[in-house]
Amino acid sequence: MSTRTAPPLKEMQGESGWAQPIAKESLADRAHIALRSALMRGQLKPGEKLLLRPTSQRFGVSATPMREALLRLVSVEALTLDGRGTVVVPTLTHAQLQEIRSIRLDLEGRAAATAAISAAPADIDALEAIHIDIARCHKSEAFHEAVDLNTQFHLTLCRIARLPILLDIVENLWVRCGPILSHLYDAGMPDWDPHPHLRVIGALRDGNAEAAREAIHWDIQNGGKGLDRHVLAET
Amino acid sequence: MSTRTAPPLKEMQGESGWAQPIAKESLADRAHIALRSALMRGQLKPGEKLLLRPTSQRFGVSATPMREALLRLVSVEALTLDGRGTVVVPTLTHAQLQEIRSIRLDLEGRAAATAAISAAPADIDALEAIHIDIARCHKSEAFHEAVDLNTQFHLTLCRIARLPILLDIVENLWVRCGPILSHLYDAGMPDWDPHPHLRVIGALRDGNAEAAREAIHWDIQNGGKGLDRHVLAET
DNA sequence: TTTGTTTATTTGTTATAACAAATAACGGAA
DNA sequence: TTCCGTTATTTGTTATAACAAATAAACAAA
Repeated sequence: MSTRTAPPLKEMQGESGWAQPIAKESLADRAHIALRSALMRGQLKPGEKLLLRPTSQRFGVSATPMREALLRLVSVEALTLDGRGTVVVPTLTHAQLQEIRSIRLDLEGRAAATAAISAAPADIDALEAIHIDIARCHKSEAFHEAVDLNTQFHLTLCRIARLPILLDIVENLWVRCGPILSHLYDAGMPDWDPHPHLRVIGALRDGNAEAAREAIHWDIQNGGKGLDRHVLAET
Repeated sequence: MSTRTAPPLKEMQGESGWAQPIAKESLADRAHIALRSALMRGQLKPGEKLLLRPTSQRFGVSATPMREALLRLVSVEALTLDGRGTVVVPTLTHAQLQEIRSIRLDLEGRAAATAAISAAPADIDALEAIHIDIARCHKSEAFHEAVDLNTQFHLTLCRIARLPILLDIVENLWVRCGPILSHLYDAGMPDWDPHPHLRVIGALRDGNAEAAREAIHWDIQNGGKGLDRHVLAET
């Protein structure tokens, strides 16, 4: 599978640092990563079926590792099974989307507050770099890339907070939203001025936890409003 | 797998209600459920290895469905893989335990607040029934059962809130804590008077969202302190 | 006793085949 | 044409076997 615990190796033999533990990827790993990334980047559309044998052929592997990869995504609800057992890209209901946003409010809020306290300047610079990229893509109307970078902004914020379990949960929430995230840009992205991301970055620089939490709250609540219309329209 | 979407069936053919969609459990399903429940009830000890072929024999199934069940737990981090790929019951570090508690603070807090607004009287009664059971087990020193019921109390609270995604996340967090939850009672459970659960129930009856949130916060923060000592001692 | 080497066993990984159930394709009767 | 029954195909599920790598066991040498 993907995350294998590094072998103990007893204190890394003296001067640690070199000698990374060899991580051999299984075929199931590669398929899983490829699928997950495709999902997060909105390359799979809701309702799309992923039949076992056809998809395993597209990946050039046999059924066993492909099934494992698919089922792994199913077990975190990033994919679903229909009545037959066929893997299908899920369609988010309005209630689900709203619940996900609520949870993100809590968890990304905590991440922002934590990051404000512990973030190194380099971390904040990296975050700012992502936002600058977003602004650039926005200006050049590369909306697809802008949406992708926006995801990265939020996940990077969680990474900076060094809360790995929280990061994992939030990542999965973003994966689940991936298939409908494209509606963000075909619904026309508003360009805030000043952009809420800048308030997040500012709060991080100030070390102001509560301001950071409020800023990311504002971003989450307003940034996703374009999705509501679209999801509501489908039901 | 476990959660298969019910077939559409077009409005359930007139007078709906009867005719539940047939849910056929696969072997992997059964193994998954059995393993997960064993995990949550603390029947597997941290560090314990779950070798593929031996465990599949214990379950009386072949390697394929057993592997699927194990890997499903791995993908939600309820189990881990060592460097070789062997499934092993994870050992929680102090940092992990603390992070899980933080997340539970956020999510169970939201669940409590939501439940306070929307809970039906019958829901609250069911919650109270669980707590009465806890008190009974506590009095008769059936600590193992008390710990199990305490888990049910928290999960039932989330269920009452009708936030299925949140419930799913919180459930997984409890599964991850399962293997060390037994330390709660062998460390000697304190008996609060009045028990924080009663404050939760009271707040629900009052429809007081913030009071409910604070009450469950207090319970989470103080209820798990017995674990800290134990987990810290191991590292 | 300890160390190093070789062999045997166990382990995860993957591919494949057999099975059952569901869908699709087809063909004949109204 | 439309409908219904039959056949063929496709689908998920499970078991099994072959492979490679890692561990354990056995044994020889120091």
